[in-house]
Amino acid sequence: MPELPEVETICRGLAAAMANRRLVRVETRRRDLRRPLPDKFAERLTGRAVVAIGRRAKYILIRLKQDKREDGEEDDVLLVHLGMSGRMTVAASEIAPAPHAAHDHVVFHLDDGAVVRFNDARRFGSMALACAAGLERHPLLAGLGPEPLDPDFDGPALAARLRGKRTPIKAALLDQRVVAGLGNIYVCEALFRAGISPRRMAATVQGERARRLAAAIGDVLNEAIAAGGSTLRDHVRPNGELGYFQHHFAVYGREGERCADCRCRAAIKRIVQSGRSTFFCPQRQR
DNA sequence: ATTGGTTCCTGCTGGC
DNA sequence: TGCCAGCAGGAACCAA
Repeated sequence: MPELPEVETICRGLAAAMANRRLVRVETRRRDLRRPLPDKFAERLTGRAVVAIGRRAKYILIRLKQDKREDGEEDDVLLVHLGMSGRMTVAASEIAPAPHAAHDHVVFHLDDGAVVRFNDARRFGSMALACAAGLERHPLLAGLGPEPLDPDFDGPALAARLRGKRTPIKAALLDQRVVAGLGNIYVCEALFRAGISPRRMAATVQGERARRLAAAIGDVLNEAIAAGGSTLRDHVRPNGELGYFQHHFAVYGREGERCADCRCRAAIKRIVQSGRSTFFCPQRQR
């Protein structure tokens, strides 16, 4: 479900609830997520304080206060990936806590009584524990491409990542090793804004085209974050509010509608690329 | 080494 | 109204 803007929105909501709070209890109601939860998962988290919430690509990074254990290891970052249907929700302290819903797989109880739930119907999500030192070298993060909202992500940086790629630009942008954090929706939207056909060979997106595409990616992501992400079916912010960027899609899910470009008005087309729907305007995108 | 296809899982929708 | 095929925001894994 969630792409970079949804994950970023969720991180901000979690930060408000979890930063500087302690985990007093961790329930693992189902361990068989995409990958099984690590051994002694709850034990390793219980009693520890949350220092900060961050994000890398589509991973939520929950930083925990240093806690040296007997064997010398310091597991101090909890990595959460939401897969397709994962949610993180926060319920403030209540006299009678709400009963757990179906698919609440991991439940964190904070020292102020708040309850943070990881809910994931499809169980494509996962959690892992990592050391803060050398976090970027963790196997789950090591191969990731640049963050598209970093100031140094620009046309030349994108062009360099695409050089020599003999795959359609759509597929290249979905590859987290090329750019981190994009998914099916925002790739479609960014390509539309940049006027680039999803079928164009990635290696030919250089120079001015790469500059336009890098700018389009940054713009669409920033606008989506400002709107709280896109709610199609699953995405909910930790506080229960919905995102509303879906109302601003130019092409995603709009097969057959007229192109938003007033000079164009061609019909939006849907094709399948590497097994996934691509929406685009065949007139405007070349 | 790349690249494309398949698979994991559940829930919802649209067509019959 | 009811049933079921097909599809969904991801990415690891496999084979060529």
